[in-house]
Amino acid sequence: MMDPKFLKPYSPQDTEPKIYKRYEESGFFSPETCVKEGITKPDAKPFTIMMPPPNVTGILHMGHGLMLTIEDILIRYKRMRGFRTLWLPGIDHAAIATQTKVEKDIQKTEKKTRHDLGREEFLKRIEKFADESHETIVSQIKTLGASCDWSREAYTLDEKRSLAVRTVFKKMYDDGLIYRGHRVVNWDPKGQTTVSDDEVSHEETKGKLYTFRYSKDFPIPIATTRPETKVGDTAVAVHPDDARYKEFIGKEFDISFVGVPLRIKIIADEEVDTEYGTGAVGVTPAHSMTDFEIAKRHNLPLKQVINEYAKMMVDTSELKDKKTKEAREIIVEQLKKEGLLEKEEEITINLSTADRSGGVIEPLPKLQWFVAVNKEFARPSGEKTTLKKIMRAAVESGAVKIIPNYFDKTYFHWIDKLGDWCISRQIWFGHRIPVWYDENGNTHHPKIIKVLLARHGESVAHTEHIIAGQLDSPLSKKGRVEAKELAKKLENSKITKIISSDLSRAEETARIVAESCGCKITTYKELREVDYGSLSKEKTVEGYSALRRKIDVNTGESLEELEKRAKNTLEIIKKETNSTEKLLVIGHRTFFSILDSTHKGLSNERFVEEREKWKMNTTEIKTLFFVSSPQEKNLTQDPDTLDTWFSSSLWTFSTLGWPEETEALKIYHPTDILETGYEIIFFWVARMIMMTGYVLGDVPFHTVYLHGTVRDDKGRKMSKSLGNGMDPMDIANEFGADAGRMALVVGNTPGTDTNISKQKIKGYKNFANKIWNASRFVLESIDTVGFDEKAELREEEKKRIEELQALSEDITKDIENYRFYLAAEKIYHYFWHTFADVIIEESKAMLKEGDEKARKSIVLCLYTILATTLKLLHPFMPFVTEEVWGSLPESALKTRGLLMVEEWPIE
RNA sequence: GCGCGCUUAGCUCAGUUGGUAGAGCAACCCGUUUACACCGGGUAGGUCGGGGGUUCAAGUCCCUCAGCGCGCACCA
Repeated sequence: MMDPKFLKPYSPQDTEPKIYKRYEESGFFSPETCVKEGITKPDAKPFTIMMPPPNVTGILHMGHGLMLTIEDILIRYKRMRGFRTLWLPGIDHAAIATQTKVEKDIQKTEKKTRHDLGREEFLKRIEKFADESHETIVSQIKTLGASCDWSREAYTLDEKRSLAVRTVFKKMYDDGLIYRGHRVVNWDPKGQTTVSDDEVSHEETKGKLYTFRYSKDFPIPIATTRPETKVGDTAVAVHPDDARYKEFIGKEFDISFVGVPLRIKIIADEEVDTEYGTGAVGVTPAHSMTDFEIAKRHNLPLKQVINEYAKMMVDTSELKDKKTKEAREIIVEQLKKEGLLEKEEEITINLSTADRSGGVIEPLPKLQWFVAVNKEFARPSGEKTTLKKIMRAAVESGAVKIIPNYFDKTYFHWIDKLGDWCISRQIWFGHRIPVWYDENGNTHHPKIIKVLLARHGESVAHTEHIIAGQLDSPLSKKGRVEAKELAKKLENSKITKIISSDLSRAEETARIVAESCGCKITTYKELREVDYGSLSKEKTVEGYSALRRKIDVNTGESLEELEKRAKNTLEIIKKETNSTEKLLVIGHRTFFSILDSTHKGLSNERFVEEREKWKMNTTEIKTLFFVSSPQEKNLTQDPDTLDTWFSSSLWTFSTLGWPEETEALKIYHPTDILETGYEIIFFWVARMIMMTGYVLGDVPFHTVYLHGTVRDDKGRKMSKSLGNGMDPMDIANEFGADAGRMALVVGNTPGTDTNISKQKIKGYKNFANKIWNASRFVLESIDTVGFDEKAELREEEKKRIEELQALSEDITKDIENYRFYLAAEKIYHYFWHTFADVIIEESKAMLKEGDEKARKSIVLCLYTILATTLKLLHPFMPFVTEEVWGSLPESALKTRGLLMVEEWPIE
């Protein structure tokens, strides 16, 4: 019988949370569970999307809603098509944005600055904020129906990602691709940090161009928009062919400019435009990037006259400590008074501001860390390349395809102009630069150690299905064969040293391997298997791990003791690898899992859970990476942190466990699609391509799908000041997440901005109700006529099903070609205006008056169409379709129970 | 300055390899004989920004002009 819930209008509020909970309980968001449950074939092709991690700064906006919708459509579609589908979620620490937000909050509530709190306390506050923010964001993502694998959730600042960051930093440093240097950088006086070129916006504003002479006895007039910087001039550049100034080239003048003594050299440089201004440029090496370049070419001294607070550093009573703006006025006044000002013109100039803080950028000379994008380096193959070439080649070769493709040009254009990437920030929140300095200013780096782990071969106890633990059970015959196999596998690994558990099964294995690679063995009792106490010698139980049993029975080593032993072992391993040793560790499965958990920084409460996830076969080799801070005395770590995009740029592989050679990395990388907004193509997309190309010699993804900005119904950007923002949570509450998703995706073409209105969303809420009621009609018909799966279809019904088949193919093609806007519209249109308005309407008469055969045929046809359209609609509107699916007659539901893992209508 | 995109019905936008225009919303008229008023049936509405070209055929390709939006760069 039809569920009476259909007698009421559809209620997304009651349905959606319930369905999501069922999804989470099913475990089907995890591809591994799908394989285990027989939903996905073990050899199925993988399909992977790494979720662009939302910033931990606050709550989600409509743009996130769009991102989640498009990605969920792709993921659900691929899952239904039988792919091994992974959608990995995560959160970004968003260094500057988050720090600024928390700083403001603290300033507001406590009237304190971060310096009042101190680095440690301030970071604690940020972490607390980030934790809360994280919780909100996760629950919001769930509300929107995202079917992502929460068991793999990553954070750009967690232990694993931190290891990836430090590993890459060191590798790039060793390759000469990361360097520390004195450069004129974009300084944000408001945010008190440097920012990269990409974080600076240029805005046209009115300004003045002043033409003047430094002093009466100086022969060449110059023009500038920033007279206050001119007290830092060390040269005047003219074009080498400029007849007006030729005679002065090479001469030096000692003059006094507004009371400041200057030594100005006249130099010739091709870059000077004779047409502009006076054809002579006052060169200010310390406060202009181009002048800095000129100064380098001509070996000019650099004279800093503006400080970090955008205040003057010169020693005259009029100018000292004055803000740049005031200094400008003072200088212009003085020039006028002395009759040195020749001209004052109104022009438009570009004002550079920092994206995040809005502060006016002050170019300052600073010692910072950079990524060299033009420097040649050798790949492992010996081939020479540069980071820029890697970025360019990925798209040029078609290895990475950008949708829409016209963004290729924007991408290449950006690469052409790209300079070295300043990656150090003077903020506290983020990955601290992994470099230490000693008293003499020498740099020291953490050591990245790669250690191989291998299990002993099968033991006699194993053969007998007995828990061995710290019992001494020798290798079985099979175990010795396995040890030899392991030795073979390690032949090319250049092992120089083996440490092993002192239990005989491990030691025997170690000896066999040592013989083949000719290296020494040291045994440690710290490496022994877990002590299972009274459980030793007992039979193993399938699906009930010895570790869990040990806890349940409360016998043997406690988790605290295990944690302590694991920590000691990690120290031993570090010590054993302190030179150039390549270390192999032979030990035991469960203790290795505990070692791994401890290494990841997990608390001992998670040992059991992690052990049950931990898989390690005999002869399998795992890797363990360590980053150890330099041990020398009196070292100070660099106080700066890394640009947040540095960690983001490793996202596709750091999320899969790199630098460990994980199984997941082999299966899911390169990922398939990167779906994100076009505004971060440079910040993120390009840098992921660069870093992945550098680290893995591969692309991070084969397709980039760029979506546009979500705007209000008048096409305006949503903003706080306009008050036209929409909260996706409000939308979900008022209309349902399904309706919000449809409204976001219909009419949304890649790369183009979309407008959204409550009216549009309401239309799709009505559509959800339409689905509900059409389903009710079909279920009622089944109730009255009965459902015969094998009923013979009449020609009329056959034709309708064929038509739907054609539509299914059409929609499939649209999704495959990333035309979600078309697919969504087509299925919407078919459901409402063909299925409901025509097919159902026309069936009514026959259902009443037709003969048995006709009625049976019609009911089967209605059911088939409903089931098929629910499948086609599911990626777009997961909740309502799932809810209806659950009410279809049991006899009709073939297998899986959840629509989410049903098969797509097209093969 | 360089580059990119947009300009199609009142509004928001589709129109995939060229075959003489579509959707949603809004408007107007009619309808309540139970799946749904969160509804049904129907009507009206566009010389596809202007100009030129290629073609049997152009919203679709080429050139050009204009308006709007965006990105990058920048001469002090």
